[in-house]
Amino acid sequence: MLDANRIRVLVEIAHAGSIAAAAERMSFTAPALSQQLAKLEHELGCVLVERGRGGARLTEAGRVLLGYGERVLGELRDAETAVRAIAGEAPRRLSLGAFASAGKVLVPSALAAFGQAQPHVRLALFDIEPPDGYGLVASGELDLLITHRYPGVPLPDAGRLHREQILIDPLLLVLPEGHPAATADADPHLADLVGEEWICGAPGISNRTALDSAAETEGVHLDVAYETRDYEVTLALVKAGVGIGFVPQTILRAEPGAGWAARPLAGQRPAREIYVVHRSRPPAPVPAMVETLRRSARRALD
Amino acid sequence: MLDANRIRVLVEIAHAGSIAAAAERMSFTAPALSQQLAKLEHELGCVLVERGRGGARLTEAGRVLLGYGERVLGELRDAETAVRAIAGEAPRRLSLGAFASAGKVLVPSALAAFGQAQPHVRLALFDIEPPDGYGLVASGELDLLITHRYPGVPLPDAGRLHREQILIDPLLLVLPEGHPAATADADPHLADLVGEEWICGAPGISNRTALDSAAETEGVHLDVAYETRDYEVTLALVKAGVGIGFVPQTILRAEPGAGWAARPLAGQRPAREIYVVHRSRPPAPVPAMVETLRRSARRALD
DNA sequence: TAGCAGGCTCAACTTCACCTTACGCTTCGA
DNA sequence: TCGAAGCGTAAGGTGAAGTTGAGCCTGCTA
Repeated sequence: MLDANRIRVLVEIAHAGSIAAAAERMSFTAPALSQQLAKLEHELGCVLVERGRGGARLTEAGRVLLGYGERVLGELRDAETAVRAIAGEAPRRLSLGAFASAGKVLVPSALAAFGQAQPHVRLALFDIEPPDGYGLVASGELDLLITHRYPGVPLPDAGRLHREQILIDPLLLVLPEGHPAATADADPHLADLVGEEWICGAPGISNRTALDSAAETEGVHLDVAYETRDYEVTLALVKAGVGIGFVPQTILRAEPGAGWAARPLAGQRPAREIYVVHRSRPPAPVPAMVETLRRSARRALD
Repeated sequence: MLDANRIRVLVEIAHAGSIAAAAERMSFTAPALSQQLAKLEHELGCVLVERGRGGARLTEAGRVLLGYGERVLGELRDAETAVRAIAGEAPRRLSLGAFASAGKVLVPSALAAFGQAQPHVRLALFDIEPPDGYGLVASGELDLLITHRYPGVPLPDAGRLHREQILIDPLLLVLPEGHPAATADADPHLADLVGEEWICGAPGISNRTALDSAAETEGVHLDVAYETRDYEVTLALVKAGVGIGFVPQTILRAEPGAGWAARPLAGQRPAREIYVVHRSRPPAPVPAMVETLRRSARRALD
């Protein structure tokens, strides 16, 4: 039978990106992990990790084993909390991963409400940018993940994890106050905004993919002049009149409404979908937190 | 994190029924398992196993951990075979659990066909009487389980295992040749057979539960004069004229038809349902074997 | 009531697997 | 050409795990 500790070594190496970094996280030295990994590879008769300058990357066999290994570690963690729960010991920690803008808008109110309802549970919050984080949930490093999908971006395979949509967050066009499109009678089309300087994430960032796919649908090309993935920066730039952007409605709700105007796009109604992801039989505080997040999500749009 | 080897100790103890028997199976001595189990219990702060004369029984906490532990072990096994499959190493063994009468009728033809199609796969066959065997599948000790449900007997919770019905096997009344009910124009009711001496399993055996629940439905009481769970014995006794019984149609198909007569029961049409159970992502030969069994099941009734 | 057998546990000893330290190799960038 | 980052190998100490042997409890039996 494969050794669970060696599996854990593989999982940590995969998550950390290198043997040295994984050793650091596990409070071991690099040779220890190197030896364990070598034994695992020898036992299986195949290479699991490609070593190279700048870290370690998994081979196909390594990725397959990673998937199983994450589930094994998750089951082991859940087993422990489940048994302790039977013995009357309530879980005292819940770790939550969220993307940056959820961490600023959706999560704080939920955390506050949850902290009041269950003051004995310590909350650990991690910044996880989609599409990452599924493996961390599977392996139990995270109990709950808040992730999103922008239009044009595929949703990752959830494996045996449970995924639930908690919010559809419309993407609104944000313009400087006084911009012609802000005051026009009809909602603007993308085609009306081709000459603008756009503020958006760099290529590969979800909102950029969404903007590009919306533009492609309309058959136009947009000029992204300022690249930032931070919606607060986007809004500041819009207020400064340097360009226009696409911003989720929940972000705008939390922002003082001076210096900018928001309008829906005519035709397409792009929106980002927000999901929570957790294991199928999560530890006790997770369902409560999910319910809190659902409520928080409902309030985020009203 | 819980130690997977200690979890394995618990699972083996649960399956074997005692520390000594589990030690035997694992090729360890009893004190070794005792110590590992004690450490596991100490680590979790609760008793997992009630020790007593005649073996060991799990506590509630132990049963919960058993469920998780079986999944962990199953994942570890499947991980190994999946990685080896990528490395081009085909699995060479498939272990199959089946209840006795399936082992005599349904399985042999399937095993023969499978052995011809995949001669390199060694088959290991185990006698597992329902409702047992689910844990063995989960932990990977079995790759495939053939189990059944008789009317009136609840189907166990399959957890995360995949269960598929492959056959509905009608239960027919079996009478000595020349018995009045065998030659009557209409199918007999149970009420017509109250005075008979029945041949059936002991209380608690599935077919006895089925017979009792059928009798209860009709509001009659039947007299079981001969207790045997073996349908070949049942048939021999019927041929000898000492009583009547209920036998699945597939069993009768495989039996030379002299000395007895079979008829369906009027009103109720009791049947045993036959299922295959395996893990959700089973090793490679399992789907092929399931397909072989499906075909074998279809032929068993025609 | 004593003896016995099955099953679990305790204590001392031994072994071996794992981790650490120290050193060497390779690659990339300054 | 040097240095830094990352990985591998070798040698050595330590602790955990398994074995042996003895003891305890419980239920059966003579």
